[in-house]
Amino acid sequence: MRVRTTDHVEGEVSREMSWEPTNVERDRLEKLARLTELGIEAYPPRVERTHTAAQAIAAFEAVEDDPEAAESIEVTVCGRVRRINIKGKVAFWHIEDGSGRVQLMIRLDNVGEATYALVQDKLIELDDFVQARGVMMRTRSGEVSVQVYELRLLAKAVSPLPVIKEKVEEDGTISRFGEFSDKETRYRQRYADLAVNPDVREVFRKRARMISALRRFLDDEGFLEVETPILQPIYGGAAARPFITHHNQLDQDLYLRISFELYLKRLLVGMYDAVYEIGRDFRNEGVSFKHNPEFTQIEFYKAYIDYHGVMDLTERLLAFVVQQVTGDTVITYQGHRIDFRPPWKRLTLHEAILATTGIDYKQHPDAASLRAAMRQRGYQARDDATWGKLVDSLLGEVEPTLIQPTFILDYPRDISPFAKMLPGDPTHVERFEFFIGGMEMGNAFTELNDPQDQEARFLEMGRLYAEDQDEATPLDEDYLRAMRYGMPPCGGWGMGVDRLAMLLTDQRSIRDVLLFPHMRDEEA
RNA sequence: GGCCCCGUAGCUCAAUUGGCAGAGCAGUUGACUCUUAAUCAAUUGGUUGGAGGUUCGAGUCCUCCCGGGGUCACCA
Repeated sequence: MRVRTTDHVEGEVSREMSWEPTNVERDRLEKLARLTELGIEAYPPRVERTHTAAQAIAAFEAVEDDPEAAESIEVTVCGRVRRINIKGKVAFWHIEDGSGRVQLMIRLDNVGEATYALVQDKLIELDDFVQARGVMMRTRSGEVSVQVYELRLLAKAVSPLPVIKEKVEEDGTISRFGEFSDKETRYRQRYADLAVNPDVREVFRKRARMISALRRFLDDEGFLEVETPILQPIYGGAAARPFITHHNQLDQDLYLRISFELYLKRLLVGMYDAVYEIGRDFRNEGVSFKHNPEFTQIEFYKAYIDYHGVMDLTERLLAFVVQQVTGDTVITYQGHRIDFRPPWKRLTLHEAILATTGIDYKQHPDAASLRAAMRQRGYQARDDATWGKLVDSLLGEVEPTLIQPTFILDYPRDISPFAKMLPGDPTHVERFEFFIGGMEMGNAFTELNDPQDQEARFLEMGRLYAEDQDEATPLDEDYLRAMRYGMPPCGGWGMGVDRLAMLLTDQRSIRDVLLFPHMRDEEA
């Protein structure tokens, strides 16, 4: 009994649609109509499953030496059809679920003519989801398979996934024939990317393990995980342009947060000794291989430690996370062997810049002098940059050279409005950034807890950035009010979670560790 | 935002100095009851990202636009 194309399906296909199907999609829609005509539900609500693909294979292999026991392993498996080989009156399929793949051997004699017609005529085809009941067996050529007695369609795929064929080599490695590599389509249709590229799925599993390990470490260290507002009446804690939004009913402009800093420190006033938050920050700036408009940040604040204590925590935290995710404290990133074992290299910003650029910025204590020195050595220096900004741009020359985990410490005061002054040096503060793989990973300081000094810094920043209103650091009066109640001495720390994910998964672009990276509108 | 590169079938890619838009995979039809990148035979499929221009003739050259990648600027 064969199911053949009939005329009446035309009406089904030509009904009003919001999209333009390709020829292959038209073909699949016709098959969908024919299934409906046969009384077969293409999207049934109920499913049965006794084994994952991996469990079915394991259950068989465990008892394979005993023929009677092996024949009695009955399973119902579900998954997406990934390979079809119809060989006359027997068909071999591979179906895939979250655990992996298992082969189905579907024989006309075992499933009956009606079901086999669906297989032979490919009314059920590549990329559809199916449920199969049968007994486990090993084929003559050696593959553990399900000898199928019942086959059901679970979900019809109207659009075909990109075609990638796989071959398992003798040594167990997998060769792929065909690929889905167009970056734009992969990012825009991440679901298709994940469906056909298992290594992409693995990247995001690693990312999840990484975030889980970050939490575990901080929880075990006695930190309290908290959540603070994303919609904020005043943004702050970093120098970045914010996204602005509006609450209609309250008629109130709000900003999407650019950091968690100021809210987390309020909590230390409230007598939590140690808090952290993992969440999304939003910065209205350019996108690049290491910048996305929204990105995941982790920050912690701990009372009764200074930035030396924070460096110690950083080394232990990162070594732990890398160990948890990869099983080792050494990773390979873009061909570089990177070792996270403490202690990491520590050098002052002044030393680092002097060593890389030959510029001793302490010999140039004002913007004009430093700018001249930079230009003399061939570095760009903007006319409108402050002295602190110029120093920071020199750090940009150092950054790519910092492959091994490195702390760079003691930053200019005027680009660090929330850090405590370095004793004996009013021009510098107790702040460090740490770098790995040539990227800035995070930022930390001995937190400023003197409300009058903090107020002065806010006012100073307002003056320094007056010309660039976009980046002005607004004065947060409520934050100052909190600080006036008394804030314990504390160390604070923040890290770009996406960038750590890049390191641990050896990805060169932040877009490859974001499931749905930001893209422009698809159509004008 | 500046500069450079790219955009051809569902996917991956060809197309000579500007000269008939092609291949593999998938799809369709047929053969095959232990295959596995199955194989064999036949076959469908295109507004070459979009709009203009040059030319007898444009995938190819020019201009603009859209999208992507890279890089610089920006990003405490």
